[in-house]
Amino acid sequence: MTMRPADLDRVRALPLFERAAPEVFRDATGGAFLQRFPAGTTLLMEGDRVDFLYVLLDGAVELQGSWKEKETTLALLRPVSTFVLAAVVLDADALMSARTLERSEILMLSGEALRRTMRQDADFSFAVAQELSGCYSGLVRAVKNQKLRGGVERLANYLITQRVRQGMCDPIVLPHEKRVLASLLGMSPENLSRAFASLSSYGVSVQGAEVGIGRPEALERLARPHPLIDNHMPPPTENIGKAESERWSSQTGPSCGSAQG
Amino acid sequence: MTMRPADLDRVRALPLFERAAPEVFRDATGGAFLQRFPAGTTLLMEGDRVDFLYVLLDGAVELQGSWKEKETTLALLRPVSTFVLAAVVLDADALMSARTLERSEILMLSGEALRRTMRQDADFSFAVAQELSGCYSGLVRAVKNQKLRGGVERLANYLITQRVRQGMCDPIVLPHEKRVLASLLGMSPENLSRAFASLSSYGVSVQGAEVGIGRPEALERLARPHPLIDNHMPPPTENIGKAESERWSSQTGPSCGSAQG
DNA sequence: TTCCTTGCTTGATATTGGTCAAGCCATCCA
DNA sequence: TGGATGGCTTGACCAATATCAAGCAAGGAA
Repeated sequence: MTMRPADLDRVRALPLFERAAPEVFRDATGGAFLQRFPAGTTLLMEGDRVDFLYVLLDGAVELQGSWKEKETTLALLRPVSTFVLAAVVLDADALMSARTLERSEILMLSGEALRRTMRQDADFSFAVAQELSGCYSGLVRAVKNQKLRGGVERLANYLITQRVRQGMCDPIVLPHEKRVLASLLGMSPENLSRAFASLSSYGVSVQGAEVGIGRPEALERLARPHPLIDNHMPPPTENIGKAESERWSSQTGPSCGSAQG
Repeated sequence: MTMRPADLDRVRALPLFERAAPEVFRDATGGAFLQRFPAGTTLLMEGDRVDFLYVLLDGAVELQGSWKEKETTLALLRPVSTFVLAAVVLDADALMSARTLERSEILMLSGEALRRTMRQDADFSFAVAQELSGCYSGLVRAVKNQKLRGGVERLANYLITQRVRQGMCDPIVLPHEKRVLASLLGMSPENLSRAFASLSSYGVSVQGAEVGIGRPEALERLARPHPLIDNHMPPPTENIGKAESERWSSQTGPSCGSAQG
């Protein structure tokens, strides 16, 4: 259950802690512990009290919301990502469930310790506020994506985003099961299939998880990606937190799949 | 252009400043100015650099996003509300446009001064983080509302929320034009009409802006409001900020229209 | 008043997306 | 190797929503 030094470094590199003084980092991570979960584990249910800030170090987790036996995916996370920060800051209940999609390594930081550290260190509080602002912006993008675009357009933009993130390679490889992707994009799995099929006339070819982008220009003409909806974060050279990524997007250009995944 | 003392008190009462020390409040509001705008004024365009935190003191403003000559309403604000806080914290571009729906009085606080104050005062930074967490939670609710419910269900829940906010009175009065409400609920104005019509079998009767809730139980059975989607904030006794309202919701019970309006 | 304008409603129709059912094709396991 | 399983796809159908067009009603201006 103890952390490897390398894991600690990866947490240290999060934008949340990047500029924190050593003692601040020590306070904030005091009592933290690392835990391994098999695929399909529910880490947190909607409505549960949130006692920890979660840091995904390895694997994949899905954040989902539900109503009346319907479920929808709100975000798909890959390392290194934090989640449920807002609930921790408010010391409130979770608004979404979290479950692992693969075997995952997750660091759990005491919410209590984080709040205490925030009250003691203005710079750390500021970093938290920045991270929250980034998360907020990401959600604004998601709402615009959902309300302004149709299913095929959302898929097209998702593919363009993935292409950017995977370093403009071709084919790209879908990082998650199609049914999960469908839920993220707000459509049924059947409809996702049909959406892929209808993109074939724009050069898109699907072979399992591999998706060929035959004619990127044609796809872009359909997708019309926009910097204020899609966050075309630069390829993953270093870990970039939500706040960083949002600040980047405000300076530079184009865009990418609204919902991270 | 100068502020009335009463206005200053109302800003002081915002959760953002409620617990701030006098000198912190002075620093944060240094160089602030009050401005009056006629109805229909665009305060901020998507993509504009954000230099101020806006505080709506009187009137009404709409936050909207757009793509490909389509527009959608992301939030409807009534006094006293702040907006574009996230962009101010990140010193980034606005992701949404803001326009007045009525003649409005708006206080503009220097973003620069706010960030400086945050870095100097941990408690203030913490308050900003709490407010941002509340805004974030509100957006999570909005996404769930949009992705999990159909149009009629969104309208039904909106009406129930309004009933709670307006002190369980009957009839309630719609606080905005129906076309704006339609955009907030993510449907066409025509469809909003039909949605109202289809609610008549649940006791809902419309007379201009007045909406009678004939059989609340029947409407609730259809709407199935849920505390993790709808924020049934208690009636407006005092000004309650987003963070407060979210903390309230985590302790107490039922729920209300996800998107504020 | 009378004429506009504007917001709202209603009907007809088209498009989009969801549901149900069947079938395919891998993978995993016995 | 056979047989299950799970994920994906496809087709047929149905429900939800958008769009287009017309008409209505209230409010403002001449």
